[in-house]
Amino acid sequence: MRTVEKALRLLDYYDGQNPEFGLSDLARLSGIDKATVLRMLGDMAATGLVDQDPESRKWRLGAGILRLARLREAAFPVTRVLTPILERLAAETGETAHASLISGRHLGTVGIVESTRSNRVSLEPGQMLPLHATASGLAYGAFARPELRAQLLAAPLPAATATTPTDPHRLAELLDQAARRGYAVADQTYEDEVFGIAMPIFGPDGFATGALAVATPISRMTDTHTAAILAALAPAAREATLGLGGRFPPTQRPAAD
Amino acid sequence: MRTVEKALRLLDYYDGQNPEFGLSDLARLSGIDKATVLRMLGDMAATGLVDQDPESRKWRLGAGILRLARLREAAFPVTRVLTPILERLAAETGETAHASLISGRHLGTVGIVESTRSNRVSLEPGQMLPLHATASGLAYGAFARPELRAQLLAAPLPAATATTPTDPHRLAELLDQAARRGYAVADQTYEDEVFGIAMPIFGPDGFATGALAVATPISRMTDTHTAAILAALAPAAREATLGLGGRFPPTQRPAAD
DNA sequence: ATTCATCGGTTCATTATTTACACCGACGTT
DNA sequence: AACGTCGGTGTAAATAATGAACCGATGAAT
Repeated sequence: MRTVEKALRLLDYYDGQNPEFGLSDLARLSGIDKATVLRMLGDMAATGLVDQDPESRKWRLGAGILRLARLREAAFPVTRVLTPILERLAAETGETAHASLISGRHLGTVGIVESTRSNRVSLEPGQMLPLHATASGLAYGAFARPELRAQLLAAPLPAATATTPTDPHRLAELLDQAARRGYAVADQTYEDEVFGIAMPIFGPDGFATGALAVATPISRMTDTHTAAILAALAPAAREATLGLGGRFPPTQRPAAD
Repeated sequence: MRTVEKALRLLDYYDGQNPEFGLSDLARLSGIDKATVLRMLGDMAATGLVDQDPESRKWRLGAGILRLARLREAAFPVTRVLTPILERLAAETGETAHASLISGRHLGTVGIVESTRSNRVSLEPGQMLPLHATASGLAYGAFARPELRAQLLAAPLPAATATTPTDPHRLAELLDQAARRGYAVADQTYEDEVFGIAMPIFGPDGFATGALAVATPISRMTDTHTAAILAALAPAAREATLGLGGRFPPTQRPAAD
């Protein structure tokens, strides 16, 4: 496989729970030889993408990322646009709202605003969301470039919970349903007790680039609550698309207001 | 040379002025074959580090960076700590203040607060600062891990302006001076008309991890102004070090307050 | 105390991946 | 119509990645 991609995939293991890894940890997780991992980490450290704690010798995300993030935000102010939208969405629904953008083969969470209720869904910052097992992923997949659908259905569909769709036919149904409705739901397909509702965020080409989602504890789900969430989600997703310079595909063009 | 590093160095060409590149641009800049660059970009796109505008086919920084930046900030809140310090420093000095952290072989700018005066130094967000030609670089180099000094003196020292130190002996003098004084100055060594004053930000190991700097138009430089800037810079740099969990080396321990 | 496992890291022969060159069609200028 | 440039592809040659064995250090278990 391509070395550069393998090296960068090492970064996928980092999340809010695991901000640093030892050399052997990463070798074990990735299945790559230690010597190779070490060289990859060395290369990434040389460009500031990771750095090594001189004491514990563990490898962390590096300062170079901040520089890149600043540039990305300057050229394309995603966070600045999404944050207020998420805050409003969380306030209106009383539930945790989050936004994610496509990042390789997964959706990368780029913004989270948690519900203020004590019983709420809590999400890891920076989590990678699988496309087949989350409402965000389905909403994205249903409106992504057509090639993606085939790739998605052909790829392995690991089960995260008992209700994760692992059968390609089932997944195809869910994608079709999301495409028809304009939104996707996920009933505990990724985390037990969590129900997700998501709508796509469209890019300038009229295909999805990410998703905006509301996650609620399963205990609170009722039809009226779902309806309320959708009522708040639709304008928020629309605003997110417009705020990021996206355009709606003809089939999904919302009513002008 | 190592492929991973070469691939990641492509990202160094991005800055505030150049938020996107065509395939051939990057091949030309890097001196790498187009085919190779394309594969590298493909690998980086697969992990979300870059993405390609589907229309113009140009390559931009990707959404995956935001995820990583969030994680980095969560584990190690650099920006949150530095921003208020920079704001205060800019207000007190009336000049542009910026902070940078080591990122591979350069300092990566991670925060800038510009002076409010109309005649001010204006900096590119995300700029990469060479160690030998900037006050920040000298301040960093004078207090970095000892190995760095030899590397720095051995590396090529490209001239950015007429007064850039290009002679290793001269650079060694400047580093010694900075080490003695605890701060570094740069009189138009990187940009004409710009005078920089910088102090190191120390990491947990007592070596520099970055620098805090004030940049002023040469026309405004006087001894009293320099003294005023230093008076504001010293506590700011101290605060930055402490705020990032750093520790001072014995020789640089500031007086307790 | 001694063993044992695991850690981070290095070395080196083998091999598989990267590389560069030529080439492609498409687009814009001259 | 000729030319230059663009993004991208195929291929043979060669370079760079690879992984097993090994090292010293550290820490836990016996």
